[in-house]
Amino acid sequence: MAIDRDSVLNAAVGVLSRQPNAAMDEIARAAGISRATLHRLFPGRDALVREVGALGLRRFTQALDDARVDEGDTVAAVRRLVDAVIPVAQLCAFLTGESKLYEDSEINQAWDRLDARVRALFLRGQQEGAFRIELPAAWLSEAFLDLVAGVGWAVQDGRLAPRDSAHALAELFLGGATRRPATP
Amino acid sequence: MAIDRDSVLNAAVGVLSRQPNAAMDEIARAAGISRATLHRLFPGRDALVREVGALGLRRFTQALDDARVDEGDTVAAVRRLVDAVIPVAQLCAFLTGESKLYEDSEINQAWDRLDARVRALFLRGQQEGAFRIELPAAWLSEAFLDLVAGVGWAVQDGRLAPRDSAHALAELFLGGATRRPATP
DNA sequence: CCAGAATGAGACACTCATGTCTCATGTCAG
DNA sequence: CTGACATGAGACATGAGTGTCTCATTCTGG
Repeated sequence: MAIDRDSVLNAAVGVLSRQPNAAMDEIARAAGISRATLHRLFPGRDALVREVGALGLRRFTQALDDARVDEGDTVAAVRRLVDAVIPVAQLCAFLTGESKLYEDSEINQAWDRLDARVRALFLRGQQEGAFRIELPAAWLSEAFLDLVAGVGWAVQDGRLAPRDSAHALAELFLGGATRRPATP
Repeated sequence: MAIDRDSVLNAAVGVLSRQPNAAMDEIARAAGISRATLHRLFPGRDALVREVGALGLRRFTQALDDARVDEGDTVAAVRRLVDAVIPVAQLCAFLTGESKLYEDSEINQAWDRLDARVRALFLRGQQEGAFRIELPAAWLSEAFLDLVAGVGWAVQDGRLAPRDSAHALAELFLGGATRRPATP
């Protein structure tokens, strides 16, 4: 029986995104392994949580890279970002739900860097005149991240179909964040 | 020294909205009282958490009533709801952050009723042609609640000015949720 | 000022989660 | 089939958090 570390991590994400303080017992059960085996895979609960956190940050950062958010039209960049970030929405839900994670200064700094990039994207949108300048970029960043997390939860609970999620997120967010054409 | 139960509850909300599994020690410290006194006020941690949860649900439900969400134009109703719900944004953050709360069937049912009312509002908006029908009402409800929570966190962290919060929430959400005028 | 009530501090018993370890069982490759 | 390795089950020690309680101190109203 070869335990697939990745699917154990995935199961952990599924539990932790809903319950950040879930016990190792619960996580092991969700992964279909024993607690002893879980401890063999990760040197402790702290290490598991940190690893899930780091994975989320890495994946989200990768999504920003893949979406080439610094290139071209901002609205198109956000659409690309949404497409890139949807597969890691659940990880994002964990990142926004577990405040204890940020007691680790490395993780805290990585989060700040990520948030700064997201904020810079919206600031660029505002400077280009595509985004609404009266909405603070910090709010746009907060809102975007919370909506990504919301997608993670809604899809997990079956309240939102996976194939609808990118469109739902992009349209709701961009519809609100971008300037409307001036009414004649 | 008269302990003001309401401000103890408020302090608890402030801590629990960020860390749903915060210890009684932390909550007591944040409230400026001893743990013993906290236990004298609430018959246990469970009872405190349930009371905060019930308070949040009651307040949110009151906001729906105050905003008269079933009356008149849907967009105006959502604006009224935003104004009514902003003062309880932090409570909402707790409601969306603590999944263990819903193991209590009474609280779970109250949440479902609240969610159903929010969803019905958006469905009405869709039926009236004001809201976008391609965005599932369940998603709109999820997004709205998550954005309210996001306001709670952002204001608490000083990333969003309280006076900007209602406008920020209403414009972002409604901008995305409502139909744009057809382009000629 | 004084008595009663309220509060804080600290101790203690208990529960639960964690980490660690042992041993029996299961799995897999040669 | 067999040996090596992996895994599960269970036991145990430990620490953190909870609930409960006592006692000293503080507060408050008459």
